[in-house]
Amino acid sequence: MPLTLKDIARMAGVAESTVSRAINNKPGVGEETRKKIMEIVRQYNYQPNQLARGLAIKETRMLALIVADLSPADYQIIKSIEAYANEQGYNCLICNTDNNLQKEEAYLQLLSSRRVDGAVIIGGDLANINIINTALNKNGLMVLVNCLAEELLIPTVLVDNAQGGYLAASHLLQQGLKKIAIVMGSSKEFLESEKLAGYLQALAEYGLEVEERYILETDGSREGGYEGFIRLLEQGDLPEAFFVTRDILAVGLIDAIKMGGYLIPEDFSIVGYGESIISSVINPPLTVVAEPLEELGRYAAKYIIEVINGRNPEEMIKVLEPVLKIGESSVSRTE
Amino acid sequence: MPLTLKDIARMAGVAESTVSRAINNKPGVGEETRKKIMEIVRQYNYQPNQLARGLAIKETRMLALIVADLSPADYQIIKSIEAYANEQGYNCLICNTDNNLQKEEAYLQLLSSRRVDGAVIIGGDLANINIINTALNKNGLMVLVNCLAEELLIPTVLVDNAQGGYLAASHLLQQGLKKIAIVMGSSKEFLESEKLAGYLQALAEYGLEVEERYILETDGSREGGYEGFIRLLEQGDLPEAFFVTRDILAVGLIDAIKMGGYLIPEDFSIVGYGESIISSVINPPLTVVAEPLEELGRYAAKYIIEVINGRNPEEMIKVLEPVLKIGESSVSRTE
DNA sequence: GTTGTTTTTGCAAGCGCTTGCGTGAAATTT
DNA sequence: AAATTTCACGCAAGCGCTTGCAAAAACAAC
Repeated sequence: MPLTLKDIARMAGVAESTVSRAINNKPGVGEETRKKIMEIVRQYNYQPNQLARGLAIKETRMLALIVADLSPADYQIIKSIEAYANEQGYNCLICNTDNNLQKEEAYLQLLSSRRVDGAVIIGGDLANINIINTALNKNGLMVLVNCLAEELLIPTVLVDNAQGGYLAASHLLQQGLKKIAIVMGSSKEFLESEKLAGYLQALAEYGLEVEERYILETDGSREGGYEGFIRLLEQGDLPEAFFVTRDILAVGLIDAIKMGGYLIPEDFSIVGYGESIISSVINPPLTVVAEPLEELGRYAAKYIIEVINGRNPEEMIKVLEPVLKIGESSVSRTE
Repeated sequence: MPLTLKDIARMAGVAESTVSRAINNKPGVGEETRKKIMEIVRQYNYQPNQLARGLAIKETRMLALIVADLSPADYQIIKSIEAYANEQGYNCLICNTDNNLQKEEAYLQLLSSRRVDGAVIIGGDLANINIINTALNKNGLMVLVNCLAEELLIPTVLVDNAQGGYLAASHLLQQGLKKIAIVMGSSKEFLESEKLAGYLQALAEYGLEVEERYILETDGSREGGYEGFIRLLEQGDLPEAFFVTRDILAVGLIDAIKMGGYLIPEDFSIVGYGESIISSVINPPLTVVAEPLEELGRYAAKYIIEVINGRNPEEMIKVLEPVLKIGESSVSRTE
């Protein structure tokens, strides 16, 4: 049973209110008494009960981090959010929804039941948009990371994936490659469709026709990548380069390419997405579109805290630019 | 401003205490009234304020997950803890200490200041053992995962890394290989020294002398792995096989091996540690000692909740056995 | 109808903190 | 020296919930 304010007050021979004011650096406490109180606080390592405090001042300094599936990329973001939030005196509840709408709904109720000050929603398919909407009205503040709630005015921070797709495709096009395939997950996912859009735009700028058969939608898995290549192989119409929207897809794709006896980048140039450990470990190390994950997290944390502190959430949208990191999978064969 | 118990009470025309009892399924409420109350609760989607509740009953149903550096392996464990904890009605605060003792200490104070019910300490170098010790006395309950507090009676769940090292080495020895090197991180780290011990034991059982030069301590990085091989190469005394204690080390090692023009497993067999995505993506896919991370997390969550519920924490030590997963990096060349 | 027992319900204190208001003393003004 | 302002401090209510206790209601037994 830890010490309470009352205990400290008794020891210092003052009223609870005085101790409270002293601890929270509020005016109305004499220099003398303040020192005496703080001395006792230090001596006994008194820790105010945050529950009681939260109840009284209606603020918990807790954030909910709601994430769809806790992928390796997500945990980078989380790490960064946690770091920034911690600096600002916030703690983070981690909430993995498992892509399960019910869990998500349940977790959003933390906002009201635990009186969490705000929530950061990371990724996810946004079928949940209505959930979020109702939660928003009833429960409070949130910001979105790497997902988009079209009609809603919610602070959002995301990576310009269209730009990412554009960068990837342009890079390949600049090397004189013309037949560029895209290997992607489901185009129904927001992130994926954006990348596709960027890819298409780049092709358009180079005056190239869109070849439907070079747009390979897959299930996003390693096998998906593998089969994507096989599909092309069977059609007997191979491209010169690939833009792969996920590292894991790239693994499968490269498996298939090697299986076919082809070389990278001699036979196929490849640009991947996401500066993951995987991309760097693959042979050859991938040229990738790198997302500023750490920055993403920092902005998310910054935004939610600003909103909590009363900033108007409208028009808080931050779009971060990805950058191309050249690896060894896309060296032009003309060099 | 959400609804309060008082609001519900007024609406139902009963006292607050009755509503409270109804909601918490406590006896002493008539069937009639209970129904009426629950109906109103549902209708308005009333969420009890957990702060107030926690304050009153001295229980927050929150766990602190204290992790040294949020590595990919850790996040698997965290995911699993979170899932189990959530089932049991607990939420998890994520606390990344960045291997910083001060942050760790600060986070352990969450136990008292936020009245977190318990903490799970994941990994870390255990220089913190005294911190933990004092925190333990003052602040409360915790369990350790994948680290060991020698003298303390703290519930602990860990992987039998000695067994892991033993499995790895034995596997190689069984294939008739005799010159087996170990590439590891610092032997000062608990996890690493255990693996080494297992490796040594296996060698001993096969009646082999320990070759000091085959014990390669590195900084645990990719470069470390690379340089490990180079070191041997310069000595001009190459082993037949490698046991590598970390996936990232294996990446570097394999880089070096390939650079040297050698083949795996034809020239060198390799056994790695940890069934990570990296090990599976490497070429060739590694034979690894796989740790039951999901189980690790589940036990950790189970233990901490049991302790919270009053189980005697003494003698709660769970050692989980790793298993060998055969990949393509260790096929005997005699086959 | 009275008494006794059990169940349902309300009252009020308490969890540990914050904060508006009031009081008396010290400091400032005239 | 009196009147005024300032400041330090304590009192007590309140945040939203739980729970022991007592009152009221319901039921059973005689």
